[in-house]
Amino acid sequence: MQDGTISSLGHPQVTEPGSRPVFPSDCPIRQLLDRIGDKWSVLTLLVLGDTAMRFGELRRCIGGVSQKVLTQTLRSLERDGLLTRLVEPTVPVSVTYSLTPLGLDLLSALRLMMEWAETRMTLVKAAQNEYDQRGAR
Amino acid sequence: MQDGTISSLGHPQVTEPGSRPVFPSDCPIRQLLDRIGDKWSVLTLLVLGDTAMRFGELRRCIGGVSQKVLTQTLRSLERDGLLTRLVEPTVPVSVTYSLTPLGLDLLSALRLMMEWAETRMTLVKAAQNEYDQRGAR
DNA sequence: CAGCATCCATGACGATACTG
DNA sequence: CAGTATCGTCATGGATGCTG
Repeated sequence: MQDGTISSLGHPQVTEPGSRPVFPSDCPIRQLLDRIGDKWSVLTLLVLGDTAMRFGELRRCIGGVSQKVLTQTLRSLERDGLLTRLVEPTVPVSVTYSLTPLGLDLLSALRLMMEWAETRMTLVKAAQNEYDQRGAR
Repeated sequence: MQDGTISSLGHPQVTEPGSRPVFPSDCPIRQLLDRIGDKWSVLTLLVLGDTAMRFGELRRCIGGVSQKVLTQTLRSLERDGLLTRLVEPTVPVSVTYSLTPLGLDLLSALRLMMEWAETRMTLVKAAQNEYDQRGAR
């Protein structure tokens, strides 16, 4: 059981001799995935990591998200302590969203994943094409 | 447009003066999230990152996944070139899954996220409790 | 053992209309 | 502008039974 293994991350796993790491449904990783593993959360964090933004602007930055779902996503992230919602009582009202330190912290952990996507998704696509061709013949 | 911003990652964004970064539905990050943003993909990569494993064993390591869905998940990841499926024609048949170099590479990018979950999910839970109490009163 | 086929429930998501 | 409310759809995933 050396560094680099999952075990070194300190999960509440079964580690009896001969057994395998187990990820119960209430382990931290699954909790995180359950929360930000939806369609828009990561994207929202990503956009707000660049700059604080108002609702309408935010929506225009994320292609295809409906107004209802964006509201839901923002509420969840606010509840998680990842972003703050600032209401300015102008007329009409203006609402600005920005990441908390915790949100920025998560985002920095996600950056590596995004860079991977930038540089490696072409390889994934190539693999998919090859796989599909194998199935066709 | 400085380092550390989203823009520095090189997205196919609109960058006209005064405009904001835009994440169209076909940008690499959204493609990646569409692929591994499901309920079990990341978890599967995680388990296989530790050690190659057979189907039944794999299933026991991921609490709550059904046989059908695990099969689907594995097929997708194989199609993406992230893992390999090795069939040994014994009786009964034995199938071993292991990560490809590309899969290991992605996993290393995801490790930071997992460590974040390990150390920060308690903070998220605390934020949720506080949020819920505010709504209750 | 490692699937495939089928049926079914759920909820995430989208479209639309309306409001302070 | 930034929502809330309502309805409908569809994909995801769970349960079960069968098979090489």
